[in-house]
Amino acid sequence: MTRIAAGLESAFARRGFAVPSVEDLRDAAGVSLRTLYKYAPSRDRMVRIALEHRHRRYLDHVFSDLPMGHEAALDALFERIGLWMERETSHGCLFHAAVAANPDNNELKALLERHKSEVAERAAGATGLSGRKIELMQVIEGLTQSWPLYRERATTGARHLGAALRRAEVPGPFDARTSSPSLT
Amino acid sequence: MTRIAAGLESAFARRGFAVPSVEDLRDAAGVSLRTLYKYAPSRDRMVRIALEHRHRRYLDHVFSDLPMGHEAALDALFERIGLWMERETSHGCLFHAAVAANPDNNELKALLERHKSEVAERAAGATGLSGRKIELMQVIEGLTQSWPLYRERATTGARHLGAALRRAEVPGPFDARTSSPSLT
DNA sequence: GACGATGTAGAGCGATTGTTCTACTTGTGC
DNA sequence: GCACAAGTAGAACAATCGCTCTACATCGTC
Repeated sequence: MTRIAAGLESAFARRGFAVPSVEDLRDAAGVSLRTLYKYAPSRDRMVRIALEHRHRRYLDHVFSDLPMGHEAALDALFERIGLWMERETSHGCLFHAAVAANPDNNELKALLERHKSEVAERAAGATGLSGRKIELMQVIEGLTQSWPLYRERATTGARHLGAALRRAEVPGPFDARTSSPSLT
Repeated sequence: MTRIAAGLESAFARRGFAVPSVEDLRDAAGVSLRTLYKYAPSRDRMVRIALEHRHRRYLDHVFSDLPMGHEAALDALFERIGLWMERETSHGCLFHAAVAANPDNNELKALLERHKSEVAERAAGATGLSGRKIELMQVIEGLTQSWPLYRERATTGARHLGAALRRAEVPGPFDARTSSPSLT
């Protein structure tokens, strides 16, 4: 079952949500058409199963064993996301892609929102930026979406933005040296 | 011709790139199938024509008559993008959506890159953030992509990030208000 | 007022789609 | 050794797709 989900995920990640036919998906899942339809009774369900699988893998990859310190966690977060982009996808966020391909599918929208809000929650918690959750999430989205164009420079850029955000978070004329003084 | 392009653009924006059939697109364009195929000899071309039209409209909406001052231009930029999101689309960037729906179409990728690089160029020029073009672009992407979830708060968040970026751009206790002295 | 370019309306084409169904094989517990 | 659940391979289905084509209407220009 998770093998099926993994196959579906990689097929959609590689070829998008519009192109692959159910027979393509069957090949990617490595099972027969009948078994595929048993676990995913429609193509829509195949999409959802793939996204749920990706959601779990993404959270694992990005958030497991982050450094404890807020500053280190922030840097590591962007590093991990950059690595994810490099390894797992050549374009932007798969959840946005799924919704964009099928804008009036409400189940997909719900999946997207659940994914994003969980990422936001955990990112804010790990970096101590709970008061700037929206801005943090925007940096993450910016990194994810701009990675195909800028590659590693996107990771560096996100780190700069993250550092600037941290500095803005705890303002004051004499900041106690805590964070990064100058932009990598 | 531009009426056809406008119709195609709005059809793809409303329903995504996978769903609408050529007959749907014909209805949206308001011409006959034959005329449609005369100006757009394949469905792929219809997509490209729609994107080119959107590119022009986006640049017009976002960059025409921006305030002269760098700081005011930065704020106005985010304001305009937020307004664009509210009026023109309920989900993220249409160019990313097109590429995501059809990841191995190289013409689409080229169109996406051209669009983004022109936006980056003009945004950096108008705001005096040429030395932080990647970061600025990431804030724009973050705003665009997170708008469906956060609505107006996304605009506010982008403004915060923009302000933090400006502050980081001209460091030092007494900044002489110029532009980017350090860190190309 | 005739003419060619340009438009509309819509039937028709082969190919492909998502989904279902039949017929056969395999593994496991009693 | 046998029944039963769960698998494979792939034929078959109606529906829909992108695209082409025919037949007819409308227009501006000489």
